[in-house]
Amino acid sequence: MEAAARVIARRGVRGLRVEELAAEAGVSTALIYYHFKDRAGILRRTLEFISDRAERYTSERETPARPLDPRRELEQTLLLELQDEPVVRENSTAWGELRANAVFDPELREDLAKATLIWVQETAELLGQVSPMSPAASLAASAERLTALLEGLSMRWLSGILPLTHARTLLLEAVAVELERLDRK
Amino acid sequence: MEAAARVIARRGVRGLRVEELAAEAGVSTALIYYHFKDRAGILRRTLEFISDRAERYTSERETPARPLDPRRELEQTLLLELQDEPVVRENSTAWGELRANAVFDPELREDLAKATLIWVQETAELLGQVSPMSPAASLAASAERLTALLEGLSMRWLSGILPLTHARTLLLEAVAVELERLDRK
DNA sequence: TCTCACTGACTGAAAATTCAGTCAAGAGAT
DNA sequence: ATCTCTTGACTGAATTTTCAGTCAGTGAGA
Repeated sequence: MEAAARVIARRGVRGLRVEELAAEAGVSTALIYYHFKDRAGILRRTLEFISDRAERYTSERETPARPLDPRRELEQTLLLELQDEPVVRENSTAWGELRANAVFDPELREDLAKATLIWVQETAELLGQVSPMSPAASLAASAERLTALLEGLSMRWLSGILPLTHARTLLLEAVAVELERLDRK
Repeated sequence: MEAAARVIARRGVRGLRVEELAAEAGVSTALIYYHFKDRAGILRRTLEFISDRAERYTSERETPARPLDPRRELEQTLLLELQDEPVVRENSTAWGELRANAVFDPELREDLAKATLIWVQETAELLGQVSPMSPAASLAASAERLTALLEGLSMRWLSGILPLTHARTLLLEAVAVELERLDRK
């Protein structure tokens, strides 16, 4: 699965060749078919693996030295996706691929929609901790904007047209902008 | 080129078959190779074509019945990308493919970067007309956020996880949020 | 001896790319 | 006007390449 994540990060979902995956994992192609039904099966399981891994490492923020203040926690959670660590890059790339492929492949949409919804809800919850007086609808809208923005920035970063530090700055400002609005209402 | 844009919008960059393109254009596959070096050449030229065309039709807004007020003009320009018209859908889809592929294909990045820069600058200019007192740097940052957000929303719309009307609402609110901030500074 | 994880060599189909021409139209020359 | 000659656009039919997927085994350990 790790090899698959690496290959997808390097070539994209549609660029994944079973032979290349086998080479990356240091095994024969036949063994891949021993463990997976077919190429689609490889993809399905890999994307599951990646989203599990993403959840896991998103939750790792749960264990900082002492409870962070909510604003910082929100910021950290969002910025987690904008880091130049191999695992993060892999995950972001894979997510971007998943989204891009869902445009043409309805089969992928369900997983994508579910994962996105969860992410938006988590973000809305964090926003609610920072700005407890805000109505749920406003929190949800802010969360949708922030997560969609993050996806846009992430894509620009990964395609090399936006430096990482700049992406992070823009995101933090967006958080500030949204919070100011929430607090003012 | 138009046929290629349509096929890409329908199948994606990786899904483009030379034979299908030929059929779409109503010519033989051999003719495609008469005009283009190879499949990669088709892709390169088509993506150039798409980004040129995008620039052109964004500028067409210059001719409304009477000059719109700047705020409306900004909103209309941004909302232009979020419409359920075949041409818009085609362009947004192809554009999304271009971005997604640039992650794996450095050859595509130059065009992408140039087109993105132009778009951000145009948006910054429109923002400047709405909020003339704001410093250029703030305008640029807001423009980057709004355009990146639009890309994120567009992707969600195209992959069917966000209804169009909701995407439009979120975008308009984002414009409001950014403008409030600019005016308050 | 049996099973499990594994492999090298292969197949078939789909897709890309090339080849060997045809055809229509324009440019001189007669 | 008609007759070559040339050229660019175009095609049908191969040929070549690329891949997913299969198969007949092998060796290690229970």
